[in-house]
Amino acid sequence: MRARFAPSPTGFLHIGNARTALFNWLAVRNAGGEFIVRSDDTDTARSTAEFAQDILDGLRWLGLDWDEGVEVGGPHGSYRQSDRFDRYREVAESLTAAGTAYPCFCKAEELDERRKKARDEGKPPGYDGRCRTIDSDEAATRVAAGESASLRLAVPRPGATTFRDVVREDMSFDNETIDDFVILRSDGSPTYHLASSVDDIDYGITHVIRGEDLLSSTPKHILIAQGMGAESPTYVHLSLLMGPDGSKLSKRHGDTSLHAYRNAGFVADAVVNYLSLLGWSPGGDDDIISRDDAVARFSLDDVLKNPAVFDPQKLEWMNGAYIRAMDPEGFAASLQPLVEADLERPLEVAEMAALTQLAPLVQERTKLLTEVAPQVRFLFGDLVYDDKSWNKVMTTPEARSALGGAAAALSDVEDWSAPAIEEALRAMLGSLELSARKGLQPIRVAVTGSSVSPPLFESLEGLGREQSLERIRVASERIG
RNA sequence: GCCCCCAUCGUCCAGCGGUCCAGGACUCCGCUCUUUCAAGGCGGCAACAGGGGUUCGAAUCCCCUUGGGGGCACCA
Repeated sequence: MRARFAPSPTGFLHIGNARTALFNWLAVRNAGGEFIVRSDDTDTARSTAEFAQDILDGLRWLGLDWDEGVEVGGPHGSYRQSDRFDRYREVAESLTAAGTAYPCFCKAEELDERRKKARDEGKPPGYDGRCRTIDSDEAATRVAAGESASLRLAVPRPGATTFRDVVREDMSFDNETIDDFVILRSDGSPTYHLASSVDDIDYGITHVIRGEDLLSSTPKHILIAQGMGAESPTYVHLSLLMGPDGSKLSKRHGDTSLHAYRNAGFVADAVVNYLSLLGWSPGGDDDIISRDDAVARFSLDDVLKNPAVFDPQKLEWMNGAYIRAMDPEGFAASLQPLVEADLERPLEVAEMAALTQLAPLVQERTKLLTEVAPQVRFLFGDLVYDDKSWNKVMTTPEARSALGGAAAALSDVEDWSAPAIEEALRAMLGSLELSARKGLQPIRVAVTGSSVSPPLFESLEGLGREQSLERIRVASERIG
């Protein structure tokens, strides 16, 4: 099996395209074949190096490694279509020589006009085929004279183009519904249809796994392959990803670029897992499935036909599950840069130790990596009180005595550790006859600034005795 | 307008003619655990789009309707 992911670098890697890449990768890895990444950059005007880089970065981040293609090379040259225009021209010319394609002298503006008119009249907007009837010798003469012409494929009529799609089964398109499409523009550049079809054949692609939006273009690709006397690959058209409103997932549903999710604090494994569940199911009751399991169980035969709505909430839940499953050291390590970015300074050794100590407790309550920094900020920066928390907790009659009791109790703790701190504070609660809630919440707000924080005793331990007492003192004064 | 695709809880999936008054997950709502918030445990709400067939028997097969989606460029 040889499958390919062939994005056009005319935009950032879209989450939907990432899923297409993933399904290609899963199918190939399951079959033990080769995964190829190609750059379909025939649209030189819209393609940029930045987009190309974003796409490759995204694939690498997801861990979708490729065996051949852009940046890794392989036996087929550059894997960038912009480097292969000569090859496409060669094919286009041979198709023309064989009478399978013909020159079209219509101007773009005329075409636009005619298309608009046809639409208004309720007719099919495709090319009407008028240059097809021009005598081939005459056409050749005009081309030789330098008249500007594109090349169109002469779609056989009457007739039908049929193929068997792995997920859609038998497909048949009446050739009358396929217009004579352009394969080579008048500037000599190839269109997507030509370049993609030629490459799939030249590279020995066995399975074209792509979005359903290309389903109705497939007959065109098959016709080109036929013109080349080659066998077409097997086609697998994946249903599209939908937004919450049921239309194709796009910018209007928010930022759908993969890197947006990465920046938002999602982890790659969770994204891979979640995406794999859109249009496929590993079977069984558990939605959390390891990458290896997914590879082992994946089959194109099990891919669903119906479109799937992308649900960010479930992705978030899954991300939390993956974060909780990380090993604590790895979690702490991935936190460091985020916390440092938040503080806008590097962490000192002692601070890193405090972070590492608290990390496992933060880990349990984190859905997105990016929400960690605010949770642990109290350990490092200047304390900022959350007004709502303060008003809710510090205005109770018990707050003052709880803080006073805590100051005394914590001063006497010999071994500054969470268990010893807990013991001392519980004794304080007992002697003051305060409930845990009434007695501990003021301490939490005093020390972390918020009524919501990581577990209190560990937080105190991480902060250190001196800082803790100082904050309790400041809070007591602030109560007045 | 024409061509094509799709149709099980709000969402993602299981179901591939009887074991389904339909199962799991997310969300939501209770309860529980608890120093807060989470996480966890327990429980709950919630679906076979409609109509015809086929069959002893249909969520499962066929047809129609309806609804949704995609495509119809010298973009990809």
